[in-house]
Amino acid sequence: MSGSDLFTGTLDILILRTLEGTPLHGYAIGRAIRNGSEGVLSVEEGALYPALHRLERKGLLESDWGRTDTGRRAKFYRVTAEGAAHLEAEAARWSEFSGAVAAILQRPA
Amino acid sequence: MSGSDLFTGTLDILILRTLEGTPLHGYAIGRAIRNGSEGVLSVEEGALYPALHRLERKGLLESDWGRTDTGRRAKFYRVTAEGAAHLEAEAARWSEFSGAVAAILQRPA
DNA sequence: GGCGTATACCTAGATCAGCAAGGCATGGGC
DNA sequence: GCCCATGCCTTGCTGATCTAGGTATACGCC
Repeated sequence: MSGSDLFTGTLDILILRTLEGTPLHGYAIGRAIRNGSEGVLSVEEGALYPALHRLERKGLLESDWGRTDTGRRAKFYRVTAEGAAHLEAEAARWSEFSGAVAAILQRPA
Repeated sequence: MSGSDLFTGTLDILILRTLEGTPLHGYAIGRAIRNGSEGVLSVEEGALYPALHRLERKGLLESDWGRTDTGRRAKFYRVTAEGAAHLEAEAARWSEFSGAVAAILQRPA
């Protein structure tokens, strides 16, 4: 895993969270994650698009082709009910997990 | 990734942190991580031993065969100087990363 | 008109971490 | 004597991510 990589497994919840309440197209999702993390998290397209297809295949996302503000063709994704439930569960799991990691990393030597 | 899995990429730093200042053998490392996280993080042996070998191959760990308190044969690992430096860098990266994820997950909808 | 850049989508191939599921050996408790 | 916990290991698999490409279109600029 080189310098700026994501830690595996978080991309799905980042996507779902980003889309919650705000349908966006793929390219915009990548931008939103990058901006929302002040550049710390950068999602490669080669990870993003497969992830979107995976989430749609699992029924956690739905999509429709549409037009952006600037008139471009783009596929807009939105979170399904199942996706929202999944996000809630996974976010809780992430929270528990990252807390446990922090506990070990910060434990007094 | 099923229910209790680790998020990929954290195992190395958990191991290094656990060994910092306290040489341990593999089996005990697994126990220490499980206990130190109050059972949240459980390291499968099929992940742990390959990780130890990987870290040793990279020069981040060194090992010697010895005896446990109970007289069993066991391989004791300790962190090299390079390993300590690696841990410091990766722990900082983890901290930055998990903070960024938290920022997105907790952002008001 | 033509050109470059940002936008917007996609895929194939390779890598690599972790899991599942085994196996082997030994020491201690009953 | 027997089982369980300890302690080490490996093989095969899955699956997420990166690398590194490819395609097409809108817009600004000259």
